[in-house]
Amino acid sequence: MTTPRAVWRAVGRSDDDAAGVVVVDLDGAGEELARTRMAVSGLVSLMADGDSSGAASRWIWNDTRRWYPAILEAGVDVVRCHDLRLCHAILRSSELVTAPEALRAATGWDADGVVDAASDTLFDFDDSGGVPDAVDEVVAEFARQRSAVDTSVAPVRLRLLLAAESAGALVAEELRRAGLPWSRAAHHELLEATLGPRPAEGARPAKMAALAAEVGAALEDPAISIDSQQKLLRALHRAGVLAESTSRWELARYEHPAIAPLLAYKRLARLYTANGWAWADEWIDGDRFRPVYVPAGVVTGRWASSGGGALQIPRQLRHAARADDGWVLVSADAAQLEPRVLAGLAADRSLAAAARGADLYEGIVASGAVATRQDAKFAILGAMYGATTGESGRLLPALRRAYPRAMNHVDAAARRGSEGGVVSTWLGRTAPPPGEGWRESQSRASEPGATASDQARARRSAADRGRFTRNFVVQGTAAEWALAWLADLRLRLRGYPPTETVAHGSGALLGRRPHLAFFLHDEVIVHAPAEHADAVAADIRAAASAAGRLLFGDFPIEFILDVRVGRSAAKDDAVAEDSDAPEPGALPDPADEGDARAD
DNA sequence: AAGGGACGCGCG
DNA sequence: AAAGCGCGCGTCCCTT
Repeated sequence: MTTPRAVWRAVGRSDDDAAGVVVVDLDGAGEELARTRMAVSGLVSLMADGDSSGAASRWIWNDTRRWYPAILEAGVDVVRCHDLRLCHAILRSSELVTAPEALRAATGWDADGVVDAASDTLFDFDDSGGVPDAVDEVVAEFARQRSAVDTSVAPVRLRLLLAAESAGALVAEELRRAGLPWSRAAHHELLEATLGPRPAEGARPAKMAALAAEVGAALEDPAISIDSQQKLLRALHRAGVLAESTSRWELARYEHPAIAPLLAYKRLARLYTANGWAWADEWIDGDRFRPVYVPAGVVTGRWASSGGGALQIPRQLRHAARADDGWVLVSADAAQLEPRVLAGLAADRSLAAAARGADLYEGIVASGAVATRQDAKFAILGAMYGATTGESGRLLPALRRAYPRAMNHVDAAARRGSEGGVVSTWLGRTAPPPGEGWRESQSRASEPGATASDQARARRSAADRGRFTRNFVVQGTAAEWALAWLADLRLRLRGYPPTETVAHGSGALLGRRPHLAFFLHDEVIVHAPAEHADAVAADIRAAASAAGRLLFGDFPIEFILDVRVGRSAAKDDAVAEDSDAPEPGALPDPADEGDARAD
């Protein structure tokens, strides 16, 4: 008989000493084996020590955001963890959990407390808004979660989901620490070529001012307030442009000399206000862009971001993401991730067959379901988003005939949602139930005195919710695939030997190796020494295959990646290893943007 | 003066 | 040309 190996270690704050950290060793059944008090330096060296199973442990803690930044600062990265806050959120509402009562009754774990991102000291134990961190509560919550998983209807799936979610929590902090390598010079060159020189405080960039004057002249309103939708709309009406809004796609329908400069102005204004000099001053830290990632910040399980607009970096600005000297950026995005996920989710072998080639939409055309690639694309998007009208809606019957399993899956999710029910992703993340207002509006519509507008409102909100749940199962499962991809890739990259030695924030000298630098729903960017570029590209592909197998086992659905290697992360910079030439100043024609994405 | 809603637009 | 899902953020403008 051997003693059970203590591979679970709970980390929490010591009750009797605010400057202490307690590590509790648990066996596989969650029984407490030993309890050790140690200072942070001890915790860090234990984590780094593979011989005493520190590196092999799965560390359990209340909130990755609370502990991990300081551990990274000390020069150690954790291999695996269990993030109680994120896992609690999944388990308390998962349909697959049959006994959620204990979790729901546990106090404090639903707090969506904001951890001060600027504070990276481990000894800052200000509890305001955070989840509990006393070690007894950490251990108790872990026990509740294990029990909830063990008694669930699908423990294997939930364990996978919790592991992936927790790995994502580690990745989010590592990404924030590493940052995306960013060339301020390239960024400023783009801004100057597009907008003109940086204007004085309060002034418009020269090219914006010129376009505004052009619009004013064309509308015979030289003092036009071009940034005010209401005033602009009135001026347009006076000039005979009877648009209902000032949105780009609507204005584009009108023929008037003011339209072209106005649309050009809007594009420039967007760049100036969202990603101009002020944005760079605030968000570019030396030569890194460090967005704040928020794992599970979206109900579907996708990540959100807070500050910096990490989810909105315009495509032309990616030229400014620039690898360090001797390094490259390996960028990869999953082609048509959501329809491929839908094929796996619904076990639709016909759709999986269409996905076998690099282009799923061409595969659908080849199957004879629709006539053109564009038709296939709009039909699929309509199926996943719940289109009812227009070309997209018209194509759905053909899609239903060709791929009944996939279509039944999303149609059933929509039906459940519109009836007030909940739906779940493949691994068991469950959509929130409808709110009080939604239920009231539904019941009001079925009462005797209901007016026509009561009924219309209820029908509309039922349909709205149906589209939400329809999309939830696909978007949420795609987010699970992406987490599994990230988690697997992260471990592969940890396997590279550290190469060059660089000064670390703590004063230590640390090796650097290939690392994740950016993540956005279905794409990753890895920053790697140039000599490892090909190996890293292969790792990214291997991780995608592994993620597919983790979720869907032997089901024959392929996850195809578009992988590029370059100094910059721009999609048209692949293989341009030595291209330091400034980009042409002109922005791409927005009319082309709809087709710029591969999916 | 501060805050929230509407709008518009960037991303997937 | 299609307009259906999920986000964050800057601006204007109205309310408190």
